[in-house]
Amino acid sequence: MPQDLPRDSAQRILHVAEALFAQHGYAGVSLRKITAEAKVNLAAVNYHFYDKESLYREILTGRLREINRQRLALLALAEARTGDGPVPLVAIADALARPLFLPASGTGNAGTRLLGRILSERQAFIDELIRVEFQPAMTRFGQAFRRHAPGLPPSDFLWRLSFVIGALHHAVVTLPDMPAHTQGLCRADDCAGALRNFIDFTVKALAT
Amino acid sequence: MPQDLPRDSAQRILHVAEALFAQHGYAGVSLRKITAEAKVNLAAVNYHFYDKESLYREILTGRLREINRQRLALLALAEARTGDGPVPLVAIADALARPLFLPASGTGNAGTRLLGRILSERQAFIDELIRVEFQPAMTRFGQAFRRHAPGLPPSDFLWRLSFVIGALHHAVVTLPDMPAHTQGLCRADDCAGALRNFIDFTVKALAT
DNA sequence: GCTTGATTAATACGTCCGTTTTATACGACT
DNA sequence: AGTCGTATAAAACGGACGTATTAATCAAGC
Repeated sequence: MPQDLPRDSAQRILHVAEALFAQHGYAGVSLRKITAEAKVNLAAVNYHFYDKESLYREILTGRLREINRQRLALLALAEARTGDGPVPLVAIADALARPLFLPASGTGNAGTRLLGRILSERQAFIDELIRVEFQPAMTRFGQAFRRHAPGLPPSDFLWRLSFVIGALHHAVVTLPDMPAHTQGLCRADDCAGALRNFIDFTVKALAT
Repeated sequence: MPQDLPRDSAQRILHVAEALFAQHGYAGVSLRKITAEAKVNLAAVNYHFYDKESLYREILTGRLREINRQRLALLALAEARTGDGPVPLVAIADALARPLFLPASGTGNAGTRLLGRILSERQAFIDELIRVEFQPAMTRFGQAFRRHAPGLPPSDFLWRLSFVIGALHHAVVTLPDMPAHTQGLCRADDCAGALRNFIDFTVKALAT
C-alpha cells in the first residue's frame, strides 16, 4: 500500500511512525520498520528525534494537543451561543467527539486511532504526557456535563463520564473493524453516522 | 510485591504471565521477565507451552471462555426467569458485566484487565481466537438487547451496542487507575459500585 | 539398585533491537 | 575555490530477545 510521502525526511518519519504505532503499539514497532517504510536511513530517527521514546512523545503530544484544542474551541463556541444556562448535551457530546470522528481536513483520521491505543497501553514514560494533555479538557467537559446531573453523587457521575469516554475511544479504535464485526452493516468510512450515533447515545445516557 | 505462587511451575508461569501481559501487552513482556518473576528456568515456557504465542493464546482462551461461559449462563438464567417476553435490560446488562467486575471467587480480577488490553492490541495471531470466543456470546446478547429497540435501524443499533461494549471494556481496564483519575472519589475496589453504575448507564442508553 | 520418563537447570545460537560511530554528500557563504 | 554546518548514508556496537541443545535432577516401577 504505497502512499504519497512528504518530501522532508523528518516529516516522512512522523507520518509513517504514527500509522505503525497506531496499528502495533509502541513495543510492537521497531525503528528498522519505520525507517524502511519511510525510505530513510536507520539513523535518521536518532538524528532528528534523539531516540525512539522522544519520537513517540512528539507524535503523541502533537495529536493530543490538537484534538483537545479543537474540543475546547468547539465547547467554547457552544457556551458562547448558549449564554449563562447549561450547554445542551448534544453540543457537549458533539464538541467531545467531532474532532475524533471528523478530524480537520488534511490531517487524516488514521492518526486518531493512536489515542485509543495509548490509553490502554499505559507506557510508563507517557503517563505524565497524557495527564498534562487531557486534564484541562476533561475537567472542562466534566463541568459542562455536570450541570445536567447536579443531583447525582460525585462518584456515580464520574463513573458515567468514564463510560462515555470509554465508548468514544472504543468506537474510534474499532472503527476500521466495524464492517467486519457487523457484516458490513456499519461502514468504516461513515464517520458522520458514527458521530451522530455517539451523540444520541451520550445524550440518552447522561440526561437526567 | 511478593505474591503466593502456586507450587506447580506451569501454573506459576500462567499466573505471572497473565499479570504481566495485562500490564504491558504481548510485545512488552519477555520470556525472561516472566520466568524470572515466576522463579522458573528460562526454558520452562518453551517446555510447557511450546512457545510464547502458545502461552499467550492459552491464557487468553482460558479467560475469555470462562467469562463468556458465565455471561451466557447468567443470561440463560434471566431468560428462564422471564418467560417469553424480553429479558429486562437490567438483567441483560448485569449478565454482560458481572463476570468482569465480580469474577468468581478465587480467580482474582487482575486477569480481567487482559480482555480490554487485547481488544485494542489486535495481534494478528489472536484475531481468530477472539472471534471464536466472543462471537456466540455477542450474538446472543445482541439479540437480547435488540428486543428492546426493535424499531431502530440495524446500523444504529450496532453502533449503540459497540458503545456499550466500549464503555464496559474501558471501565474494566481503567478501574485500577480510577482513584487517581478522580482524586479518590471512585475507588478501585468498589467493583459493586462500578457494576451498578454500568447497569444504570446501559439501561438508560439502550432504553427506547 | 538400577532404569526410565518427566521435569528443571545451564548454556549456547542466531536474530533483531536501539543506538553510536564514522564517512560521505550537499548548500550556503566569504 | 574553499570552508563549514547540516543532512544522509553505511556499518558496527553491545545487549536483549525467542528458541534449541545438552546436562543434571528426581520420582516412580521393576
